[in-house]
Formats: sequence, C-alpha cells, structure tokens
Amino acid sequence: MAHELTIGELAKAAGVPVSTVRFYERKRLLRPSGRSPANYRLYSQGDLEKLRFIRAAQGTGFTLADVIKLMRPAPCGSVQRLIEERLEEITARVKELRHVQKVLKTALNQCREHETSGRCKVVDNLTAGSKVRR
Amino acid sequence: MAHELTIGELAKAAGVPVSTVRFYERKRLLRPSGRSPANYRLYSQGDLEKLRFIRAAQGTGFTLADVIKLMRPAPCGSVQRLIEERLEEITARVKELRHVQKVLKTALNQCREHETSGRCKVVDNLTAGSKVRR
DNA sequence: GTAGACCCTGCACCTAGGTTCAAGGTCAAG
DNA sequence: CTTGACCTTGAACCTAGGTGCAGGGTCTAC
Repeated sequence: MAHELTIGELAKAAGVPVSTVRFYERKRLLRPSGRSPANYRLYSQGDLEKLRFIRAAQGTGFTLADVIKLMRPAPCGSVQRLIEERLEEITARVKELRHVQKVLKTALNQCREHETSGRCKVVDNLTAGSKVRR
Repeated sequence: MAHELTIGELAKAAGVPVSTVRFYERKRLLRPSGRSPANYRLYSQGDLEKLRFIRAAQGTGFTLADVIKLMRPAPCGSVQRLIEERLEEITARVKELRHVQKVLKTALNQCREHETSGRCKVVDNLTAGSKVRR
C-alpha cells in the first residue's frame, strides 16, 4: 500500500503548503527519504507521519526548535522537561488571559452604561487594571 | 508640577527602552508635544500617560494597530467592537490552551509510567490528540 | 509537439514589534 | 576644554514562521 509521494502529494495529504514543506527541510525538520531520477523529492508514509507530528506539536505550542528536539530520539527525561516547561507556560498564559478578560469585561460594561457618541472613556480602565508582562 | 521630559526621562518613567519610544513615534502612536532649542524631543505628563496606556493595552493583547484606533477619539461603538473581538479571541485561546494542557498532561503521565532510557514514546500521543489551528 | 500542471534552486520578501549601528550634535561637571 | 552621558537622524538588522518570484526542467494529455 502507498508508494512514495511527491512534495505536492505530501503537502496535500498533510494539509500544508508545498512552500512550507521545503521550508521545514531548510530548517532540518523533515528531509525527503529519496529523490526521483528527475530530482523530485520523494517522501515515504513515515515522512507523512513526521510532517503531521510537526504540525501537531506546533499546534500544541511547541516552537520548531522544540520540535527538532522532540523528534530526535531522546531520553524520556528531556522530553518530560520540555513538556513541563510548556505546561507551565500555558498555565501562566491562561491566568494572564483570565485577568485580561476581567479587565476587558469591566471596561465593556462601563462603556455600555454611559454610552456617548463622543469620545469613549474606556481608555482609563485599561490603563488602570492591567500588567505589562509579555 | 512636573515640567517636560526628555525622551530618556519619559522612557525611564514608563519603564520602556528609549528605542521603543522612537519606534512608537515612527508608528504614529506617540508624538512628542514639542522640541527643545537643541531639537531634543520634549514630552508632557499627558504623553507619559499615553505611553503607559499603550503598554497597558498591549499587555491586554491589543496590537499596536488596535491601540491607534483606541486612542483617537472614537464613538463607544467602535471601541466596544474592538473589545468584544479581543474577548472572543481570548475565550477561544483559553479553550484551545486547556485542550493542549490536557493532551500534554496525558503525554507526560504516559511518559512517566513506562520510563525508558531510550527513545521516548510520547510523540505518538501528541500526534493523536491535537488540532493544528493557529 | 505543445499546453498546463507539476517540480527544481536560490534568493528576496513579509509581519510585528522592536533593537542596533554609524556618524554626529549638546550639555553639565570638573 | 575635555570627558561622558545624553540627544539627533536614517537605515540596517533581528526572530519566527513562513510566502513569493524568477528562471528553469519534467511529465501527462491531447
């Protein structure tokens, strides 16, 4: 089942632009497993899975640099550390976003209460209630 | 109280690099209220507050383009729309992060259970459980 | 045998939000 | 009157994650 794929087929199967596949190659994330006589890149099913993994890991918030680390066989320990780091980041970010959410909701309510057609006063609220982190 | 500030004083007071203040000027976010005889930028207390507002709004997740819109006197309506958009984004992002959090926690547990010193198997889990959005 | 869809390489460009550099002017202290 | 900290300008550079283009080769169908 399933012979080798050209770059276009691979890209389509994974739902990414061809240009991105070549970009990943430049970044040493995914090298074709071979070349055709005409010098076309050829990819195996395993390559397709790798590509999917890359996208999944990115969706999970890992940077491409992290993905490289995740992909080369590594002791569980270092993988665990990467995951824990990401988890901490996520927790912090969620907390931050919840705060921002509160500030914005307050602002929005104020805005709705004394609605004017002139200058909006909401500005002051934003200035008061938030942190500058990031 | 409080005369005009040079760019260095302003930057320090707001806790941002001088280069950033000049960058904001290029982006039309903050123009000095005057110039000294020696052509130094001079900023008022109001400018300082504006600068603080810019940082606060950024911390709240607005882009600089949004901040420009927020700063020029605008009907409440358009400000409200901006805020609502941000709120929706935040809600979506939090949901996404919660999902990612779950996936990562599962992966981490698996990783801890059958800890090996060889290749980590966690990869498969990430591939299975996540979306590619973003 | 030619049109159109695909592939190749290398390089430039993009967004966002800045930072850094070169070459020079200004100001206060000692 | 020199040293050092500050200010000026314009322009180049940075990161991350790509996208686009020029100038060419290849493959499939008609």
